[in-house]
Amino acid sequence: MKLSVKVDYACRVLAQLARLHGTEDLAHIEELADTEAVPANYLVQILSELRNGGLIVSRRGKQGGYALARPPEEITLLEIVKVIEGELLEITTAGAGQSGKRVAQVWQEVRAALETKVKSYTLDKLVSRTGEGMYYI
Amino acid sequence: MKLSVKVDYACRVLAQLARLHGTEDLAHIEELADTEAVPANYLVQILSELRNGGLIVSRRGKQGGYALARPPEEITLLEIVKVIEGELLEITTAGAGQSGKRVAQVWQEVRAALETKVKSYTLDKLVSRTGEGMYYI
DNA sequence: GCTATTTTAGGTTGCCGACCTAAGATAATT
DNA sequence: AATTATCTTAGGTCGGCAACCTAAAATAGC
Repeated sequence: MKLSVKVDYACRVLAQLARLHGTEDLAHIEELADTEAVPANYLVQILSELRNGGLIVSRRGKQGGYALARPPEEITLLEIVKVIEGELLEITTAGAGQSGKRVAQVWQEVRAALETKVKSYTLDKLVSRTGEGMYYI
Repeated sequence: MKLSVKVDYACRVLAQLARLHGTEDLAHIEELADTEAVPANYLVQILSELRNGGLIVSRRGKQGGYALARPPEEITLLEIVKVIEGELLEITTAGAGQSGKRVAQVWQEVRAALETKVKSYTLDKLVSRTGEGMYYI
């Protein structure tokens, strides 16, 4: 069970967009791809999905680009995962076998706890602390 | 991000072995495969990994079979996952890009919380409640 | 209207891992 | 020795992730 690269890319790019939030600037694909080390051609797909999911807005043509659709405090990690992957923790088997039902039930309890935790993180928490690119004078 | 079929199989089979714990009976592959609806040829591999991981013991030859290595209360879901898959939540990217470090840090906090939750479930909790195959007289 | 710039939409490829099958090797009991 | 079981390992298929590429649509500025 691993976190997909795609979700990681999405989180990084959204964090970057959160930094620009409040300004009038729109971020371009090339900029985002560069500063967050995401393949530009792949980023195109990710941004498209984020847009269809209602997390970001876009403008075409010259001086076009991307921006958050809502304030960073209102976008949770859970939303990002659901837009990109669908379910946070997908239980595949439909309770087959003698112990199937009970096992599935337990894992659904785990999922509930996991969703609560992931929902507690919002985009602003991804940019608040000092990270790389933060300079001390 | 989804729960693998393999882990689900392992949980079901171990739950079945937990039911037999305390008796002298050893479970055979065919029985386990049948009652838990797991492909027999695949189950062989899973049991082998569980054995190498120290969760079950086996005996070869006539009257051979499988049994839990420890009481059900001492085997957690987390152990099962780690034996079968390695890491419960694998963080792939090594913090690349400007926001990479912080994003990775957040997901590691999520993993810590998830591990605590998964560790709280033990094998006996998989057989305690009434499920399928439980008959009321 | 024309051009440059940017997003939008789709198709395609390479590749790896999950899942499963199969079959020979090994061990223990009778 | 024969039987019954586990052990090991070598494959084989399938789907999805990651990435790339091309053409189309929209918008700003001239």
